[in-house]
Amino acid sequence: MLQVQVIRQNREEVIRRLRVKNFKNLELVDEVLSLDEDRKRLTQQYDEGRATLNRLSDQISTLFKAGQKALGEEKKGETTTVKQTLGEVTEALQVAEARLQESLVLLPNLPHASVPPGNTPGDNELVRDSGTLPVISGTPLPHWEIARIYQLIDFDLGARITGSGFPVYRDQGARLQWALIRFFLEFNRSRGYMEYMPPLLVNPATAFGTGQLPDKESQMYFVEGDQFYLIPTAELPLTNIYRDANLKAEELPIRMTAYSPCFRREAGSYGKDVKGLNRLHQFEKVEIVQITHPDQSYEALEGMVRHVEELIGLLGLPYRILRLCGGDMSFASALTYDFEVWSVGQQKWLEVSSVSNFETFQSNRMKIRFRDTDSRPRLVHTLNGSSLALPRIVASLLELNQGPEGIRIPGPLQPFFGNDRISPVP
RNA sequence: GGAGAGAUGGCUGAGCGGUUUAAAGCGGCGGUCUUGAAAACCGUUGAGGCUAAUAACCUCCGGGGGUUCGAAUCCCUCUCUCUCCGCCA
Repeated sequence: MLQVQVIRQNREEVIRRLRVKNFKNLELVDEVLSLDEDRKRLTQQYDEGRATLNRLSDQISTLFKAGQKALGEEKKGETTTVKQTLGEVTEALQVAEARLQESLVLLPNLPHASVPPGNTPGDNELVRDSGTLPVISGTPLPHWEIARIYQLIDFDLGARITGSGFPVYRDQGARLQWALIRFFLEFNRSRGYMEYMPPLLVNPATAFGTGQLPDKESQMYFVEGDQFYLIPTAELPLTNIYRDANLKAEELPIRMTAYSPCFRREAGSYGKDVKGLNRLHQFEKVEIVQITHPDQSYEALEGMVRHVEELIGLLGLPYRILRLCGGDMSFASALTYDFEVWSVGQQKWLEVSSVSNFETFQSNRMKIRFRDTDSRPRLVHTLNGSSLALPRIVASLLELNQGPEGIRIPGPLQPFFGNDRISPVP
């Protein structure tokens, strides 16, 4: 959520930036400013009414204590009109505040100055890649074939138990999941991230805090009876750990990591996009979150990009890093880097991580503040990234490392998997 | 699921219709003293709105609503915590 004060002071700049993000409803900016004027005007009227009423109450109190009952009763009469006006003003003020809020939450975050313009994935900017793409002798199989032959993942069984997009991992396939999860967590921990195991269902306030509500409501599974959302990412519970917090500057930065299953309805997806592990309704992911001083968030973002890059490098996967264009960025983000790994079996890039700086967009909603020396509390910056999402890593890994002797497991992962290869089923 | 008790400032905790503009203690910050520190003493110390303002005014005692001239205090409701019963990995 943008801060009204920022919009008021930088109206032109705000509109210019929203254009970069391909935001169409630009009239909303002036609407917000006008609604804020209403709010200020009504607030002033409300304050004056309250002040009058407070004075009268004091006078009545004094009169009754002095035993002047008749005069006291007379004063009471005077409050009637004040109260009536105050009641009307209060109602109007509440409406004005609600309207302002409703409009304000519809404005996406402003993109950072380095965000390239554009509207499609083709407009994303290549930051760097791992070099020449590997060539596999023979015809490399796609991961769903490998998963079938080695009996690692059963998509049909999952479809019968739940529905499409809910695969069942079996034996070496299941163990590979846990090996990757533990490997990712240990790597994150070694770089100062505190490990958490958070709730997988969250309430609306939490989903609002990180920006999924109201923007992404239809993408989340909802538990009707208890009004809970199944988390689409551990970002929600992790970042909300610090909701309403008043931090000290020396407590920053805060680094957190957690593994969680992620649940996404993915309404509107179809065709080869959802083949195999490419797009699932339930998948495993390890997330990293940082809460930083506003002056240090971009440094932190670059650090997170290097962190994820190193992790993918340890798995030996071909990758590239993209800076997302304005139109391809998420609602809440100010700057996002996407990581893609190469699928040699499908001959295409697969997104495995998205690393973003949200600046104060989330912290303004969650009221995460910190106090610098002798200043008033200020909003922190929040960042997060995948480190990493499993399915497409598994897809790339299986396809790249297939061979006659089985699937080779990258060295750094072997201690977690307990073997140097996935063996053929006897 | 049933019955009861509770939720107050960074923490502990008093207040249970009107000098509460929220006591007191702890913690934090500043000062006196000291070579320095500790102790002691003195002062200061929540958030938000409006604002040029660290001025005035207004709001906030878990959330929401109500009664009253006036609510932390009374009533309703929701959420959460604790105790007991039931159920249960």
